[in-house]
Amino acid sequence: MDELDSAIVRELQRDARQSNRDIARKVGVAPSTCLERTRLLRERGVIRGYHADIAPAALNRGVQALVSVQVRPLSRAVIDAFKAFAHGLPEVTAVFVMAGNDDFVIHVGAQDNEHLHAFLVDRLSQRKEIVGFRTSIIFQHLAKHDPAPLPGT
Amino acid sequence: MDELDSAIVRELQRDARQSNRDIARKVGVAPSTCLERTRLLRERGVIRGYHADIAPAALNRGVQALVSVQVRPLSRAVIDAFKAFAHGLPEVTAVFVMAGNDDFVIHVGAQDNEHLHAFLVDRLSQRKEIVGFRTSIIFQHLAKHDPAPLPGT
DNA sequence: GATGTCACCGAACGTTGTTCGGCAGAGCGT
DNA sequence: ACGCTCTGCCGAACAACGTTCGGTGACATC
Repeated sequence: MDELDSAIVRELQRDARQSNRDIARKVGVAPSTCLERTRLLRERGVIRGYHADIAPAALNRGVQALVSVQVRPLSRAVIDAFKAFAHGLPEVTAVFVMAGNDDFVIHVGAQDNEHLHAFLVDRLSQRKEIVGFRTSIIFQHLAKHDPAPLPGT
Repeated sequence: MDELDSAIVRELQRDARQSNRDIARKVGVAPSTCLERTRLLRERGVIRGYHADIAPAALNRGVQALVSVQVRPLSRAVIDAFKAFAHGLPEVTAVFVMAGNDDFVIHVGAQDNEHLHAFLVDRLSQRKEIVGFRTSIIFQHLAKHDPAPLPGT
């Protein structure tokens, strides 16, 4: 993970669909070198994938929420089961397994408030391991798609 | 946003770096048609960008947390200012503006617990508009990078 | 039934991805 | 110092690709 790798990663974070030649030119190496570096970054698991960022409304997810969930008992079996359940629901776009008051925070998207409510009542609250959950509507979601590497120690 | 558009979007969510010809073959149209559709999806704002998904540890973000923040007064000026402030911090990877008890939830990544603590104490708690915040460590973060479109009404 | 419109196709051309042989420099043991 | 190996990089070559453009068929309108 030297300076060249970082520069390639930065470019791919910024725009994952630009050509290898463009990236090579920007970071100052030959296309073949850049391609090999990219392949290695992928192989080493530094690059986990390339994904299009889609407007939520286009996927019928105009309303988004964060749902904090507490489950009991706090056994591995229950936690893993709920995690898999939540991740499998189509409305769920992310599952956070947490330390602290809440055991999970799940990021949910639905067409409108009505569908969100239906999801909470019909899907989520059916699970018997849930002892409580709290839903907060998201007004805005500023995501940083190209987070810079933090300085090491 | 017909069936063909959805299929193209699905492929680009799954792997944004596959060739236009591959996508065209998978969705069953000519490459030129696929390219034109993709261009229009981009132009209409359905596709917002293409980004590489990078392992947090490679960016010195081995420890992640969600921080719930309350600010006062709840004026537009204060909200916008804090939002811009939070989004500008390098440790912050996402800012959620919320309805409910918390005004913001910010997604933070740091090298380790010590750096996370330093961030909270030195950066966040400096802001005078903050009247309280609560930090929860993230154990796991299962993200769905290819959320399916939800059925419309 | 003639006309206009629209989405799609397929061919063509310049550009790109990908592979491979070779070269230069670093590190190392003698 | 010398030769050796290893590693990372380069540049050329060929197959594959992106991108443009004229043409074609389907469909709606009048």
